[in-house]
Amino acid sequence: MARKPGSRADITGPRLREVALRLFARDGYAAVSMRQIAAEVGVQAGALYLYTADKQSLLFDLMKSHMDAVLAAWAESAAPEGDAKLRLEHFARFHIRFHAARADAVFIAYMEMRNLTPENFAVLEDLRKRYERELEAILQAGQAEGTLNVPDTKLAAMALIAMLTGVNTWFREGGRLSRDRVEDIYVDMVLKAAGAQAPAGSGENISR
Amino acid sequence: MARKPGSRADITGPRLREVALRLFARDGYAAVSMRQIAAEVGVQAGALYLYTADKQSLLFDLMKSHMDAVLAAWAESAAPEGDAKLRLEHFARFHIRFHAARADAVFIAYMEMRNLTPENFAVLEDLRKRYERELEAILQAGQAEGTLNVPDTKLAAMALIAMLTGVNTWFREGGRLSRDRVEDIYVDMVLKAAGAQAPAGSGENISR
DNA sequence: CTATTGTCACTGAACATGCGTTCAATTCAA
DNA sequence: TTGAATTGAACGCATGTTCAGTGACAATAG
Repeated sequence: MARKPGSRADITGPRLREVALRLFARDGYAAVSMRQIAAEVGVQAGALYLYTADKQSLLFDLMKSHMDAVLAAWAESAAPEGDAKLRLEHFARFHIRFHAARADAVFIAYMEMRNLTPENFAVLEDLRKRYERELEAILQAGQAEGTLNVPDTKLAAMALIAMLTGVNTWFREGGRLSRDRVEDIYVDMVLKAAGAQAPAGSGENISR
Repeated sequence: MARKPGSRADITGPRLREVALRLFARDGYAAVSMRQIAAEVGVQAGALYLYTADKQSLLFDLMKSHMDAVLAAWAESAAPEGDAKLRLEHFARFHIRFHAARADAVFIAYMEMRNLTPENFAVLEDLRKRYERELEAILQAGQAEGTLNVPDTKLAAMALIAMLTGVNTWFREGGRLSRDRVEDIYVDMVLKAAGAQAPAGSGENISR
């Protein structure tokens, strides 16, 4: 046998990426073999090398695509007119929603950094920092305005992102809390942690 | 050659665990071979099997020892008399200090869960949840007292721990901020996120 | 203080298996 | 009929683990 019936490059290519994303997220880059990926794609291992230079590039492409998508989506998301507190809420909601919709990619982006070559690592770290700086800029503006109060904007940015990204480690659709409810609670905690004054009328508790 | 001069079981055993902890943390469980570990211990790979049944047990033992140590240290740490807000601060400081002192073990405990067999996974998840419940109990008490204000104690416990543990991903001794300063800032954010009223006299900012 | 013994700690080779990757051959789609 | 998509075998190497063999040490005997 050689070429298979129904084989098409514009199908196998994307499928490779889908499968690799899912398997890397589930079992980890090092624990997934090219033969496993090929089996799920429905192809022999050799055929994968028509679509990726090697395993490392496959990982890097997945991670870079994800980070590019995050930054692009953030840039396109309509930043609300208003004070930094409003923009912080916008950021928190954006972050939770975007990341909830791509749990696998997020997981890989956080877990597999150490499996990148130094060059690839540097590229992705730069993108990650760029995203962090978006949040930091909001915190700085809030500090200047007086609508937020954080002792150290750099540190707070990392702390808040760690908290927000943590949602992904436990949230599963259909659990005790709805996705919207979880989002509201996290937003509430983020705003409080950043020293925002309680919004008018929200009182001491948020309810739904 | 056979037995080496100066060889002693009470030295090689602990060394194996030290080396494995460091290498697993640096490169990941799957990426570290028994031969690599053996080389750093200063021994041939076969000798490791005098000290561990297999690679999986080695990982599990390291992770379980860590979680046992966390829970034991927390149980022994003198819980302060006082309201939940005070106890939350105590928890936050305990967590940051204990985890900062064992960065490698913490990293492994978070990253390598998926490399455990289902049975070992269950054991460790149980220990992790036990620790989470310690924090949750404080939050519940605070909610009842009125000294804290969290919309959902279970969720808040996970969120706060994610934030606190995030310190380990970036903090390095000798950086821009001292360990104590970082601790203070995180404690400030944790208390705020949990809806604690500002401590008398602390005003809007913490300074040092 | 020396000789002898037994066990302890370790070596080094071997085993079967799996890995990432390459490539000539082959078959299907256009 | 041509070129694209894929196979399947092969490469060299690394993996976790086992085990017979052996040198080094501790305890004992003389």
